[in-house]
Amino acid sequence: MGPREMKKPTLEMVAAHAGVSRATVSRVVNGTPTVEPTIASRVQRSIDELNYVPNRAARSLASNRSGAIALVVPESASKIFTDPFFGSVVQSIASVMGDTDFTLTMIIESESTADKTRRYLTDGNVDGALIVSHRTGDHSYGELSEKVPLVFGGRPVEGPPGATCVDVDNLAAARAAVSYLIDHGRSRIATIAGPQTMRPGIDRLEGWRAVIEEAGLTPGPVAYGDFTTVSGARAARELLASGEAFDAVFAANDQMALGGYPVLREAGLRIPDDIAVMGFDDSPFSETSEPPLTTMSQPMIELGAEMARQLIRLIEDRTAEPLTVLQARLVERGSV
Amino acid sequence: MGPREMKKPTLEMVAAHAGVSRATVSRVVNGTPTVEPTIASRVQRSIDELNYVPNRAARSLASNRSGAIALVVPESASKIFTDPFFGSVVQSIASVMGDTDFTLTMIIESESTADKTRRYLTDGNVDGALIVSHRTGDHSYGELSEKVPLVFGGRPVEGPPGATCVDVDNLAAARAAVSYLIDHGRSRIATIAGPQTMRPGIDRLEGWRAVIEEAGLTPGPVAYGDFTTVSGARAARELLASGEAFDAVFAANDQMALGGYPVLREAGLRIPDDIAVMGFDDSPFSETSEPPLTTMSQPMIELGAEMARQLIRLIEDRTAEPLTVLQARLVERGSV
DNA sequence: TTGTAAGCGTTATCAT
DNA sequence: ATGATAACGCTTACAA
Repeated sequence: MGPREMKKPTLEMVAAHAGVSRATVSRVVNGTPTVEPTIASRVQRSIDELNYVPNRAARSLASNRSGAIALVVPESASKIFTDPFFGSVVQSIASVMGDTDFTLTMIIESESTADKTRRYLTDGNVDGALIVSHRTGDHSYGELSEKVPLVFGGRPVEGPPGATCVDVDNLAAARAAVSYLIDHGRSRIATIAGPQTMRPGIDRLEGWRAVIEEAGLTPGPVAYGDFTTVSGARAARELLASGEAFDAVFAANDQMALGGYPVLREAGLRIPDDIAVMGFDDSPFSETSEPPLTTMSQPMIELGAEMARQLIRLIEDRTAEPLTVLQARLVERGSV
Repeated sequence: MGPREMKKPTLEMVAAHAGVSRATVSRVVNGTPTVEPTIASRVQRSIDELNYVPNRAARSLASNRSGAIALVVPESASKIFTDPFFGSVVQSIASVMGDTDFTLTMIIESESTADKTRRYLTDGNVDGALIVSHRTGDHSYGELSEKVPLVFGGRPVEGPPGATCVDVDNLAAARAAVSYLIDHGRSRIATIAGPQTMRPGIDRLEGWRAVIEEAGLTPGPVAYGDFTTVSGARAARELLASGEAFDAVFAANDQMALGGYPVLREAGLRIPDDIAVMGFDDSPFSETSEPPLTTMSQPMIELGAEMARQLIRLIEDRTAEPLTVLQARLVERGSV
């Protein structure tokens, strides 16, 4: 601190200090290439010396750009709470944004605030938005895509036509999972599927079916759950009750797979000796279970980063990949 | 959409429409009480009719307030990822903010961006900030408290003197946990403590010690972990190896408690018959373990909400409780 | 290449 | 109680 209490420096003060016009300082600050290097560096020196930082509000008002990006996540209290998926994606996004000049505004959307959110997004408060969603076919944002740059991701889905999406290839991942089971000598593979109202649920079941068919195997029984542990247990019981034989079960997520553990064991089946269990998500639970669960790991960090990148491209270049598909990775542990 | 493409309405347009000055419209928008009801309602009608929404940037520039609040969370990739604690708190904060006119700006802080963050906070980009931290004694924000309203929370700690903090009463929670063990007939209680560099680690150990002392019991052995599952397993082995007898173990968090499960079992001890196990945190893991873990649940939603409330008070009234302490709740499950 | 000057949409200070 | 009228700090045609 100098002896005098110095006010926050403005662009004007920098201009004076450097002996140029405000316009020139503005150009330097914004990296306009048409500034003579000599002058540019002189201005830069003044900026550093005065410790100048542009005023966001003023800049935004004058340029009609906010410098902000919204991150919209569904409320689903339990989801964010329980789901490391969101946490990772959000963190990744925040991390990427931290390296840019954009500010990340977080919006938790509940049904009651849907309208408010839409307004917020279209009223020019942000330069673009990232929608990370669980629900499928949520076209409520469809029209928005035309008014403000939007990138859908997370576990999206039927992005509105024309929208930009980043998604994990659930179909391929499910195929890889089931193929792995087959490669490890299993031939009657049952599945605990997810809700068929959600894309991941649909795709993972489809992948299971496709691989089995292509391998010429007889499909094992199918039971449905809602991605919760208890629903997994229930589904496992249904599988057992079906009377059909099976030597492996592919669950659409780890929680359901793990929910099945105790009921399988109670039925006298040893994992993986008598029955192989394959999960999906690589949740924290999968590491500490007994036995540790072999599962498909989704590239969540990559997902978030890619979403951020696409949105920035969309904002700055008005262009982006309509669809980016990321591949999951198989994590071998002890349940197969 | 009307036939004419209508531009986004400005305060000026509303003024014209209502036949008053811009100043008056501004007053109505901001709820200034000195406006004649007749006029106020006329203006309000115009606002509704034109669908007017104030421009944040302009407002911010003119008022020198940003209408934004920063949420600063430590990077610790794994932390946010694994830790439902953060997720809940963050969600709760976002939820409360959603009901105000404040915007929530999320900042993930890594060591390399510490300076950038501090600058961001002090450069008038936000009206205040919420610091949710794991580390103890992080006084790097201490000075900041004088330049911008700050509220510390999460699992904070030694908030810089004079700062506003919201915390969970770990000491009381630990006491409650151990008392419960005693009430359920246990008399030799061991503990798997957390790092003594972190406030929660310190307080939970202290609570354990205090209750045992007051009850006139002989303390069981103590082992230390770092809040991870593996460290819990290791600590459990140490406890067993100590040769000291014990019929219960109080772990400073669920993960460590659960890490101890298998080693206790391998030692031929049944839970809770031979040994009671008490966790802390009420993590998702605690529900699905075998047996389900009895644990202390922290009021994370309340924590986030309270942080948000205090910060808003601080911003709007320049006043807030220096320290708000929230109580944890015991969740009875099957391990005691 | 650089400077001039007119906004950008509010708020806030004075008068009235 | 309401209305002029300066700011607020920056961007951006348009001139030079």
